[in-house]
Amino acid sequence: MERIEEKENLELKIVSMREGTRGPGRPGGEESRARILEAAGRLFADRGFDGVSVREMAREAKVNAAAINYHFGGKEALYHGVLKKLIEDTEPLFRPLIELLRVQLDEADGDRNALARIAAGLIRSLMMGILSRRTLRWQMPMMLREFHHPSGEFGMLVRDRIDPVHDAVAELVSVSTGYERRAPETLLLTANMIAQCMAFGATKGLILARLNWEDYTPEHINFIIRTMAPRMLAMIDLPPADPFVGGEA
Amino acid sequence: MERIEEKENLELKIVSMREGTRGPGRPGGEESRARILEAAGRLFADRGFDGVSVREMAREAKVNAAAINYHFGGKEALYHGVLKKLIEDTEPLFRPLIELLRVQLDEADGDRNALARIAAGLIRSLMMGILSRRTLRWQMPMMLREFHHPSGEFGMLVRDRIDPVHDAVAELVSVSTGYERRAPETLLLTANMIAQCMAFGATKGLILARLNWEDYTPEHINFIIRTMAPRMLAMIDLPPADPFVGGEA
DNA sequence: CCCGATATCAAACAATCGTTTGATTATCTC
DNA sequence: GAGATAATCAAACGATTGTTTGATATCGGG
Repeated sequence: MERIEEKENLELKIVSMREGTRGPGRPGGEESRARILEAAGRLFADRGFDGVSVREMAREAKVNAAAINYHFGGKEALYHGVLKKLIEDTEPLFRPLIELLRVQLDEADGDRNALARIAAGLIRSLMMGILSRRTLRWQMPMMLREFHHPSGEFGMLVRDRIDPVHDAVAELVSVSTGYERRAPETLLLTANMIAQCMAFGATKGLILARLNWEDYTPEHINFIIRTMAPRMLAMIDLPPADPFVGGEA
Repeated sequence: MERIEEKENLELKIVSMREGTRGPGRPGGEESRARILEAAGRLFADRGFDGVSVREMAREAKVNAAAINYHFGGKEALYHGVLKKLIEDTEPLFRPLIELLRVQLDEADGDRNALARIAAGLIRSLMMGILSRRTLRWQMPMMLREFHHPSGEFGMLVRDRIDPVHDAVAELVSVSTGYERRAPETLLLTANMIAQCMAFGATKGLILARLNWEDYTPEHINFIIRTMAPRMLAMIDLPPADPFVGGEA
């Protein structure tokens, strides 16, 4: 009960007391909270909300099962916390991407070859971030899971994480195709471009089975990008981006 | 009291199911089996294996919970049965599609305009089958679920249902792009083409949120196809298919 | 040193899970 | 009509679910 109220006043507490030092009492709470979030994120992403038990997450986080209800207030609230952490964790990946895209679009000033280079770079960055396991381990699978099976928290995810990315990419799509920025064609094409970047992560099992691959290696990821990027450019009426994503350099 | 009511119900049941009697013993087993498969498919597709309980499926199918273990042998075996039924149910949709594609490809004989018309028709058929709820209610969401979260039965699904479709589409992609039929580029592009057809079904929640739509209407579906199809043709080096999927007919 | 606050844990909670059992009902064949 | 067979159901099984409780441990400030 008290936990929930404190959650609402979290910002006030952080402001009012120095970073790292908490009130009196037994220490270690923040570390446990972090371990729970990490384990829960990993397991939720892998098996979904119903696929994991509170006890298993507690075991993985090396805490007592009751600690989850103590720190979060319940399984659903923990899921909410995991999604909030996901949004924070993906900030360093997406924010620079968005800002760079905005700057580049401004500099390009309609030059189609420049637009092609920008789009190619964006596609590469997105696919790398999505397909490479080293950048974000469970966050990307978790986002994909929410995409395909939206939970009650899907709205928050769309508003805080997806909308900004889509809006930025929509700008590129609009300039490239000539559609109005808010035209349904623009939104549809934008969603499709991003979906294509994610598709090879989302349908990984199928790709591995069809291509007879063991797992995605860096070479495989590069091959996917090299093969797909020029054709994705063609989808939004852009010429091939010669220096960046060539055919057979 | 209870006895009388029960008797009335039983007599009604007896009257209403008077067909398909085979062998000695109490009849109605086949009908119950079918009801269980329908309810289980619908619920599994919607909430996943762990998201549904045996008792809920039994309630939806109007049978006792023990009937599921009687007819299938357990929850996992029921899931297997649902996937087997899915493969059968989708046969009438995919087999004609595959055979028509083979014949058309033979007739086209490399003519790129003909290839474009074939591809456009294929894309339309696939998207219609995937997006329109009237054709297959739970089978498509179920397939999408297996795509994104493969279960132990995923191998069977790939072998019996996905492989044939992919092989046929790969033929089209190969002829259109010039890649070898078994080249990784062909397989990748094929998977991507099909994934794009499914994407608007798989990420429906996101699309509705971004486009500010209530739900997919026939007009929406047509708009998606009209917008996406020509650009998907461009991805595999085909010209726009004038008479079929025009810009603004 | 003690007190309030924070954190952790073992134990128990009621509810639900998938499955099994045993009895009963309904239909066939002989 | 008797026996065999197939189907259905209520009840109960043990295990596991998410959550609560009460006791205990560990800190900072008085």
